[in-house]
Amino acid sequence: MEDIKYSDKEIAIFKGLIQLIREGVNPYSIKVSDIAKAANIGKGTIYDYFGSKEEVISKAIIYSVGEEIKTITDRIKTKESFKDRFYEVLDTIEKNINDKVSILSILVSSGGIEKFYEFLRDKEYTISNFIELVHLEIKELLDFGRTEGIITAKETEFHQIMTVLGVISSFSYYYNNKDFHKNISTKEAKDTVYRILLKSLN
Amino acid sequence: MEDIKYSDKEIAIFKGLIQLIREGVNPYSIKVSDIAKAANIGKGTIYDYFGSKEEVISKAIIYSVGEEIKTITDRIKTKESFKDRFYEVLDTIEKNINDKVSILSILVSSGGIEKFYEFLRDKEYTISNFIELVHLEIKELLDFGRTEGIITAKETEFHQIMTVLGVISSFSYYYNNKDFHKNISTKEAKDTVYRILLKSLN
Amino acid sequence: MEDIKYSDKEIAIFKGLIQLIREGVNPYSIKVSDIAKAANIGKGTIYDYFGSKEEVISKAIIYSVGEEIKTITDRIKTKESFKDRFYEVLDTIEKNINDKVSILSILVSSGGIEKFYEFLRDKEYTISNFIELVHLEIKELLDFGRTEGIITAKETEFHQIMTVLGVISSFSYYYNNKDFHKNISTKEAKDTVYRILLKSLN
Amino acid sequence: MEDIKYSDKEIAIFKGLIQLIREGVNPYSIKVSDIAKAANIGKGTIYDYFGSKEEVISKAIIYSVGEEIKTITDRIKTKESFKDRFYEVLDTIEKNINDKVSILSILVSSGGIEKFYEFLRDKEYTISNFIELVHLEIKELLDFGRTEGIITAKETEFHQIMTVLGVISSFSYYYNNKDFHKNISTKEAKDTVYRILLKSLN
DNA sequence: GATGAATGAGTGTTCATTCAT
DNA sequence: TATGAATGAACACTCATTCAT
Repeated sequence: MEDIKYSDKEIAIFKGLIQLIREGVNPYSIKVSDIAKAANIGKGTIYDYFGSKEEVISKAIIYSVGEEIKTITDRIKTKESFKDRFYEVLDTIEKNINDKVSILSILVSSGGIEKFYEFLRDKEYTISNFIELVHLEIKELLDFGRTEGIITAKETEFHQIMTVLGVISSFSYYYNNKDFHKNISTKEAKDTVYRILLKSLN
Repeated sequence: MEDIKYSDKEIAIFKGLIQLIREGVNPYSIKVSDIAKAANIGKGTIYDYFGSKEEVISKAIIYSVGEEIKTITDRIKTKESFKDRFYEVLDTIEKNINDKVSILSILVSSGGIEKFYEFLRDKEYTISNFIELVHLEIKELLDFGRTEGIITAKETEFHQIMTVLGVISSFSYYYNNKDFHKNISTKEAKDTVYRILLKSLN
Repeated sequence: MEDIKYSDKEIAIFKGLIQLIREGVNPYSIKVSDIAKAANIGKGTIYDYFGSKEEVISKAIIYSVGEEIKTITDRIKTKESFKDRFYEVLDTIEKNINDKVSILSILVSSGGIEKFYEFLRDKEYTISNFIELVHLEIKELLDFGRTEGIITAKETEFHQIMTVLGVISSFSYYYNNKDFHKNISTKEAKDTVYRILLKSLN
Repeated sequence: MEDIKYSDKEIAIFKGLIQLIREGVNPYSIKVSDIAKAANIGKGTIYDYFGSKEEVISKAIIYSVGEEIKTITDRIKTKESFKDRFYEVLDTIEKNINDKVSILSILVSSGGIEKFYEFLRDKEYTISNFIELVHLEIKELLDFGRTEGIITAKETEFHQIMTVLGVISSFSYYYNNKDFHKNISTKEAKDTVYRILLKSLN
């Protein structure tokens, strides 16, 4: 996955747009004038840097997800134990769950995002690269757990990865539908998925 | 969850529209004329039954998901063992994974669908009801497993539900990203998530 | 030259547009909304009948020139002598000289009109057909003169056609630049070019 | 007709623009950035010398036509006989016929050019001056013919001018529509119009 | 002087919605 | 009841013009 370099202006446009989406605006109803306003620039300037509205939004999503992965990776690295690292992931989900431009949304969207943003189907801007990155991170996390002696069973790598992705998904599902689990605190939910994780890996 | 009754014409409109989406058309680019054409009726007729394009699409999604749940429920009921029932769920996912109007897409979309179809936020058309239905189904499945003696551990109900949702999610993730798991057959993936399920529930 | 059939609505659009151009509006500054207003219809309706603004204007020009040729032909036919017919042509030029959509403008524009309306370069809408029609008319006029015994010399057909086109052009030049010929009345100009015509053809 | 003096930069802008038009670009689709690129200067520089795009194009046309007249006049002067001079005019038309900025296009466009470039209607930039110049040239040509004894008849000056303009027009018409006169060579066409000229003037 | 990045007014085109038939 | 022709509000995109450097 190569890092595409963007100019300051392009990044400013991305940031304004991402902000808009974070605020809950339906990405499909965003107007070019909204993007311009959010970035505090003229409408025409957008077209000096991008070929179409579609392109701005697509690239902004890619950019945002890339940034988010960097952030998560960095944050995880500050933790010293397998458990702390895993909880750090859950914490991050908790913070970003409402963020429609989050890596999580991308991962769990069942390939849906490409359906909506046809631009993302192009090789150059593919989100497939992110899947790979996430895989690498999960593998590193698992190595950490094995080194620590927390993961002992000789399950296949695939089994382990599926377990991690599964518990992450179910936690985010919980968080998205808290109303159905009013008697379960977030702390309990985290502990529960961690318990599932350990049982599956041992 | 009350069952809303639709007229034949309304259902015809839904079916044409759902068909369109299943064919891969970006729901956001569907025009009223497309819906009319797909349903083989005049454009104006749509407005005799619905108040807006938004409403047609939203209700069609609700309708489609409801139908899908009925189908899955019926199919599961034909199986006699816990394992067969669980595998039936995986089989269904396999068949519907590319279906953007599937219950799975709704469940895992992290609340995304409402972001896109504001209409779905209205109480009357809420998809929350489906979450409840799915919960009930999962509970029934778990009862089945306990009765059969396959689930023995005294984990909390929440733990069990989270496990089931987690493995379903990870399987659908696998299926969506098969390219990253070329050496894993679908059969192996199913066996793997079933193994995770058993380990977590025992 | 086949006659393209247009619907009433299309013709209404043409007429409004032609009217606009006749009023002196620069065709290149005409807006779709102007065309719609002139035809007393909604802007969108234009696009139900034509694919683009360019197409409307191009087809309107073709239509208008075709109609004009029909009119001139009919008017000429009402005259019984060679001289009367020729003067009828001059009279028509006099009336249409300010008309930017006139056949004359097309003929003398040195192929310019296609430069401006790229659409007119397409075979289907070519104005070449008109050149042919005009040729036929000129030939008929010359036959008439010969029958009458007014044209006696055995000049080539090409010589005769060039003469007719030449005097028509010079008369229209005169009429366009009357300011340079303040002492020459239109009657005198007509008589002069008729005299040139006779000298060249005899 | 006074000669307007232009700076080197202004002339460079004119030349680039004229070149563009000669290459067949629709004058109405030329962008300021195109003009700047063609002149190899910055876009802003154009506005240091002209008030608007309209002004650049209008003045460039005026300039170009003026230059062309100078060229023709000079070339004609190199010829010693009436016939040679007249044929020189035809030769020039032959060379410039495809040139949309040519004096010929202006003269025969039935006042059309002003319709398109409103700026040209202003007194200061009027093309009327050119009409006068052309008249003078034609008169000089006619004097030459009389002196030589080739023009003998006592036709009015108006008759003579109309004749010259007529044959020039018909020749340019021939050249523009060569496809309709495939069996007539350019040489024959020239001879034909010269013959018409002589018949009318004698 | 010269530039070109930035602007936003302006316009072609689309399409949800209406309503006469 | 059903239709689809007609509409015009809405919006993506362009490009003449400006102005800070």
